Amino acid sequence: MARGKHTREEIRHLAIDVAEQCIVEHGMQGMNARHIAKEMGYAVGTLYQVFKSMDLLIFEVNVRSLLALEKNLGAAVQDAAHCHAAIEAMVMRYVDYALQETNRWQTLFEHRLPDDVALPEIYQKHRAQLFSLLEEQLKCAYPKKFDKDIALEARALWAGVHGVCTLTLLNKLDDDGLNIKDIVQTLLVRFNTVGGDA
Amino acid sequence: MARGKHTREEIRHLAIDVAEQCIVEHGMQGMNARHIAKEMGYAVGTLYQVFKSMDLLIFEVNVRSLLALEKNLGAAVQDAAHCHAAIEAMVMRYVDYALQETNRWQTLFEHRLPDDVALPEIYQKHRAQLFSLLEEQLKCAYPKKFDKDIALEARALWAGVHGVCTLTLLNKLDDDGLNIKDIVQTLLVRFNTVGGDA
DNA sequence: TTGACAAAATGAACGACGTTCACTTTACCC
DNA sequence: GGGTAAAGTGAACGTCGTTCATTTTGTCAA
Repeated sequence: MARGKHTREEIRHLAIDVAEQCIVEHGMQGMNARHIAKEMGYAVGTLYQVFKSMDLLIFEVNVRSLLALEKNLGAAVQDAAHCHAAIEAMVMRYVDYALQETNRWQTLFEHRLPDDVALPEIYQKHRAQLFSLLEEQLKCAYPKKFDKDIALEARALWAGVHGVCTLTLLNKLDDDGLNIKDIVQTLLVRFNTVGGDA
Repeated sequence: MARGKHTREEIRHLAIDVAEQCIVEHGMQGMNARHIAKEMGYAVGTLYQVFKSMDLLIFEVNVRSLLALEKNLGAAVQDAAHCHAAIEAMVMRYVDYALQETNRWQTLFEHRLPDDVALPEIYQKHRAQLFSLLEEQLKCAYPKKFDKDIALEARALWAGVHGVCTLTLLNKLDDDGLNIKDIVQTLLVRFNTVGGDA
């Protein structure tokens, strides 16, 4: 070892911290290598000894966002009295996350790793966990359905909510005077998760 | 006037043609000013006399994509026997468009004009037209509903289908072994547009 | 204490990008 | 034929991600 106010791992965390702040404040294109390095108190070269590319740094921020989302939705399930309420709460928290942490959320879904970089398994694991969180509640809400149908329902509902968020943030829903929460409620009603069962 | 194998308008079209081809073949970041200019047989400067920025050129490609989508979905309605079939056909064509013209579709929804550039009204007009195409059929499918509810249903369904496409193309649906068409069908069933009415 | 070694850190330099603008070329008119 | 203005040019600028030869520094054996 030589030189070292910080260990390698500390520099890694420092970089992600600064990148996270840039993304939260100015969005994905509001961050760049030179700015992050300066803010860290290191030179660009050092940054590149810790992250092979800027894409991988953005990816690490996305992992944090995914974990935060997972924690958030998990808490919603804990607080809910029954599974219908849990589903509604999860959906609403997802919408709130997208609307309040816009830059974080957009980066999470708009950033793509280059084709030649494999998606780390931690990411896939937590994404799967997010789906099983919903599937668990749907299984309770639709007790008669097969697992495969539950998987389909979970993805249909989730994509629906996600689509509302995406298009709202892109201003592409053509929704003058329409409330995003009302649109999501409409979706929830269609999935019988507000009130009755299936 | 001076000089001129092509008029200004012809150069404009030429630029959009080349940009369109680049985007279709290699996606949004597969195009750049120098390449487009060379392909057109002009210098970059000429390109910039016709388009104030590359963003506005991409935007013009998006207008074409939107028009093509509108035409495509419009034809689906024409061919359908009744409104339920029309809705299903529109949805399926939307999915096919996203899956087959991936680069076009992703550019349409991922590209954003800078904040200081106003969204041309032609774009807003055709986007609204796309929604009314769906609303019209939903009005027939749900004859008892108020216009405001129809608007909500249209946006909920549309965002749902859009979300399925988005997440599928981003590989973020965690859908091993699940068919995208099945997910969309699940959504359609929930909206009572396959079979019964509401 | 010193000198040598390797890890750590550096930042100039590269190529690609969007964009600009002083300059050249050309068509048209008197 | 010469003057004029539009059309067209491409070198140059600033910024970006990325690289790597070079310098700095901590460690440890002599």
